[in-house]
Amino acid sequence: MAKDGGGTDLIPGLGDLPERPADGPGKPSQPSKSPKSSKPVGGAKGGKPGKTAKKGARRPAEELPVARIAVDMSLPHLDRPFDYLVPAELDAKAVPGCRVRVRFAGQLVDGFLLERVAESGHDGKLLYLERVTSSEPVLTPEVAALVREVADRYAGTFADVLRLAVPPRHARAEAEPAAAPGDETEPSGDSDEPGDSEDADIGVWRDYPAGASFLSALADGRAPRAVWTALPGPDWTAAIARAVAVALRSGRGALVVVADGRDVARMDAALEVELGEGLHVALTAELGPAERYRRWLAVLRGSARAVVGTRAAMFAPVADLGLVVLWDDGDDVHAEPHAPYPHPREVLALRAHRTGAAALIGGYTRTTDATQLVETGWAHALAADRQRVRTAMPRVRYVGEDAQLARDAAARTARLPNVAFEAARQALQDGPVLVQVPRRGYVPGIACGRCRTPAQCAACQGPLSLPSSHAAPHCRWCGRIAGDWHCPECGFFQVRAVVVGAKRTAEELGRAFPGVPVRTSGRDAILERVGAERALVVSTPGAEPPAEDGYRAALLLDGWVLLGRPDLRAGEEALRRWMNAAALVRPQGPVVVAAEGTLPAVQALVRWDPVTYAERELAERREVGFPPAARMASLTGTPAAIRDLLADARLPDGAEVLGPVPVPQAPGPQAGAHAEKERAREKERALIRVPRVAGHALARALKEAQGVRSARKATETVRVQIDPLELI
DNA sequence: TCAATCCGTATC
DNA sequence: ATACGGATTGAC
Repeated sequence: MAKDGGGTDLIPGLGDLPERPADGPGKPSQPSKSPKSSKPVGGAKGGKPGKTAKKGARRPAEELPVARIAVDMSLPHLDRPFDYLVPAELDAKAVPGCRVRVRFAGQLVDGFLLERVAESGHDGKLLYLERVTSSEPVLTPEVAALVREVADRYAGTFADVLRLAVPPRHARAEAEPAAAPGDETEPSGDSDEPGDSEDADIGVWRDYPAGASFLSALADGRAPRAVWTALPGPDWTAAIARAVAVALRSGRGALVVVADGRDVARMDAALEVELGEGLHVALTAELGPAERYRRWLAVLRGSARAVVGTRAAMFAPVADLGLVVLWDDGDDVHAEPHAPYPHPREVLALRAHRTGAAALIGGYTRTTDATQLVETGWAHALAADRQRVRTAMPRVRYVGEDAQLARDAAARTARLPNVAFEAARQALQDGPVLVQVPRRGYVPGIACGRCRTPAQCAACQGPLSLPSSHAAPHCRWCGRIAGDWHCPECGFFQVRAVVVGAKRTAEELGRAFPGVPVRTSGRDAILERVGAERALVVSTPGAEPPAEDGYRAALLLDGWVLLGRPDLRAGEEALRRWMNAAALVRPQGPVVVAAEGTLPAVQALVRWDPVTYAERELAERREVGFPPAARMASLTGTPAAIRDLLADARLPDGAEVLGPVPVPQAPGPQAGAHAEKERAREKERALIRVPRVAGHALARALKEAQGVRSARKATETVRVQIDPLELI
């Protein structure tokens, strides 16, 4: 329909994603493609039902007596299904996907029944299932296949990924009648707007030239994939909700993953507007186990067709998945902290790929990773045109180092550059002003007042800090007072605060703007939102509350701290944090960032052009062979363990081992006497780098080597992480 | 030559 | 963890 039809349509066969199973689009494949035992095996004498049933005279079920079980064991060398006999009396209960209990290596362990088959490929004797914990088929074929794929992709085990994918059972919630969020509403969807006509209102998507074609492909049951650069402002939830509604109207389900509980709540509200009640659920960690399981079951049982949640929701068993959405994929809270550390961007991409679902990866900014998806042709770029961006973006100015130092001399108490002070003063006359401060806390660290070399303890190299503005600096590790500090680089003897936290900034701002209420939002006290009345809202990155009608201005303080982090992604991440804050400012509103205007990230902010920035950044990474242009794995463990693992691993061609180097372990305050002994046990980290195409081979090699080690019962484990977030 | 024991390996 | 098989050892 839309003239730009090809704009967002699916492009098959891309980059380094694994081949689709040969079945048609949209059909989840069976989980039966397990490595070994797919061959029928003729002489399965031992596996045949026989007279082995002595105790209790157990007999195998008549039909499909063999159950393939994924046992809950995370040992890499045992990461495959095991066959058991289904006793006749459990025949009806032992359904594919259900939880079971089996005897494994002498002990009772939990497991999931993957499938029932006629014969086993195993030619030893089979044990019987001990019991069926519950007949609820909690592991769907689609999710089982996804879990296997994710485990392989991340060199992890099926069991580990399964723990992330299927929540713990809650018997009472399971016993409740399948009610939960309403069954009453029918497909619906047209709550306020007529939705079905060919020229349906595409809502806020009309801001995007390719928006109409994305939605119509979705409506047609196809699988468009887009990396979406959202306009600044609050409309992103409405946009996603509309896409979800379209997916539902095409008869399919939808899954939305966002960074935190606040975004879940916002997204949930937008879905409510779009879908009414009863068709969607929110899944977050904050719900108790019972409610969490209840909602998850509503998804499994199909009464909820759309899901919004934080990272764990990426595995939600949405039936007939038609759309996956990830918002703000650069936010590091997306990173799963449990082994094997799968990332939602990757998991959702795999999932979209496997099920033939559409994918929408969006944010105000563009990660290099998402850019990679565009450049390999897996997804299309979806953005507003330049003119529309200009009407929506804030007016950004920067204040560089020189201006800041001048300000320091002039007004030491107010930490504001003059430009920022003026912008705030004016804006405060009729509304709220956002102030972003890099980290919370009260003077976390100090540095040389002239050259900014971080100040370290002479005795233990720990970071120095200033407990109060009058006291001498002291070491945060060993407590030693460093009254005679001087800079090892330039000899200067005065220190300055490296990061002034939100709390102190709030105090200072209160003094600078008497009579204006100052509110703070930070990790342990996050404001949900603020009104339209005048206020200074001091926030750490990621905790910024939206303001009614938008902020009148924003100040992004201490930008050089974000940019100065010793991290490959420092620039990308600084830009993301700035834009996420600045996107809360009204169109054309003033934003002042305290950073050098010559820096690419600052220029990208001023021009509101994250795409070009990300493209250039990716090109540079490609040049030097860093992620996401290359694939990396990190190995963390004792030097000996790492050496062993590397010796066992048959790394793919072109693999490059960097390090190992000692990992800076946060030493406790009582370093010193113990330090010597700890040193021997100290962990190291090695990085392995391979060309992107070898990513799969790298994961396989590491998994295999881990398997060899675990089979040998190596005690010292090595933590393997594919695509580690922290690199340098 | 056989049985008790040790060690390594698989775990349906 | 425990169970099993094959190798090893020691007494006859």
